[in-house]
Amino acid sequence: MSPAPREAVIALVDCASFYASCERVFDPRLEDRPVVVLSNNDGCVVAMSQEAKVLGVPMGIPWFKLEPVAATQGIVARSSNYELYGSLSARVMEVIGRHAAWQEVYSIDESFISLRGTVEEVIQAGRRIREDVARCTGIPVRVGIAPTKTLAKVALLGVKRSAPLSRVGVCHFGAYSPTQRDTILASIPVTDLWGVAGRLGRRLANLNIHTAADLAAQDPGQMRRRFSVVLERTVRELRGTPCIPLEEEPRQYKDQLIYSRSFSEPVTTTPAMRQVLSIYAQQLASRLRNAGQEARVLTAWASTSPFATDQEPHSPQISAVLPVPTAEPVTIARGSLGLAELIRPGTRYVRAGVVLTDLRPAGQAETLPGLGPPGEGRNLGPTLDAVVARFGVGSVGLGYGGLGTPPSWQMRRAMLSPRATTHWDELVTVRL
DNA sequence: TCTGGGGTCCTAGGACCC
DNA sequence: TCTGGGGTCCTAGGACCC
Repeated sequence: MSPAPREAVIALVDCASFYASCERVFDPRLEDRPVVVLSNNDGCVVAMSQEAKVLGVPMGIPWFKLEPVAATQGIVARSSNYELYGSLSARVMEVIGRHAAWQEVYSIDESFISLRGTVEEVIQAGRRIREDVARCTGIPVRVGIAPTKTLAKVALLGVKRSAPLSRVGVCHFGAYSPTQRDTILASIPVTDLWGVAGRLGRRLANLNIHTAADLAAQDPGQMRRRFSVVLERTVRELRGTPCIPLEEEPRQYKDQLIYSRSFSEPVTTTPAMRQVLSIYAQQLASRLRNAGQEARVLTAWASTSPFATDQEPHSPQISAVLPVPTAEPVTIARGSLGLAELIRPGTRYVRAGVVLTDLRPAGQAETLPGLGPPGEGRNLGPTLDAVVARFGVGSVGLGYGGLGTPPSWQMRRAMLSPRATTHWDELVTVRL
């Protein structure tokens, strides 16, 4: 008998109920309890623990609807604490990376790695990763393994949906016979696949393609002609041919940068909108500078609530090409402020955003003397950032953003946990 | 009263070039 | 009446991801 092949495979490691798990790391009282994590402004549920899923809490339900029943069901809510989640994510990813030669950090709670070995060896490697991450960070992870990214996602679905697999926490697609694999694919709705959502799902249903097995049976070229190259790749990946490479190097530069927020209470006046835009623009300029990039095109928008029935929807938007590519906060704020003149005073706006596109690495082009933006060369951005770092957000601001008291529309986060891993004064106290 | 935020990729179509 | 062909670049919008 020939030895079992030691094939290269892709493993997808994902954190179980990541935000809820983060909340538990520093608050063991939340163990075994239904935990939900809310969006900004404590708006709606964006993540929940297994216990909350079992209770049937719908994803996306507004907190004001869930709150009345939460107490009676023992549901604990937390405001989202992205600083904590980001910090724990970095630790989790670092530990996962110790176990593989190649790693792609795909999102805040998912990472692709490549492994090599027999089916048994790779499953053992998956188990070691789980134990290691749990021991080092307190975060539970699961591992789906297959020859392609799309099938690794499918294997992960197995861990999530099958009770025996979820106890092990690791699923290797290659551990199944061809007949068993077909059965698995036939049990998965197409819209559960990576890259297939509602719109595509409806169009596929019209062609009588309902399950992953149905899709895998299609001719790849025809799927490309009728839909797109994206769906063609999905078909090929379902058949075991890798089409989506592991991206080892994190991308150095982004294509666009967005700062958008809902308000805790509606903004109805031009002066208030000017203040919003000044503050958002300053935040965005700071991010852009930290990324080492400059922007040439700016877009600002505001919008009314899609749920409001008593007023006309209104979503004004402006776009501007900046005189020269810049990360200079005064220029970006000035470019955004034009939007404030487009709002209808009295109309209730619930959110706004500023978007920078056509980004490029900073310092690529020399500007002729006198042609640069007004603040250029005066180090305004770094100075503002330094003051904010030392005295906190809101301690200093540009023009309309420079206010002593926080504006009434500012984000609400009533159930915020401590930022235990990034702020000395928010360290967790342990009593023995 | 109260419903998130930040990204990427692909395609079609228009502008423009020779 | 009849008005080329082939190519690139750019942008807006759709669709998807977590």
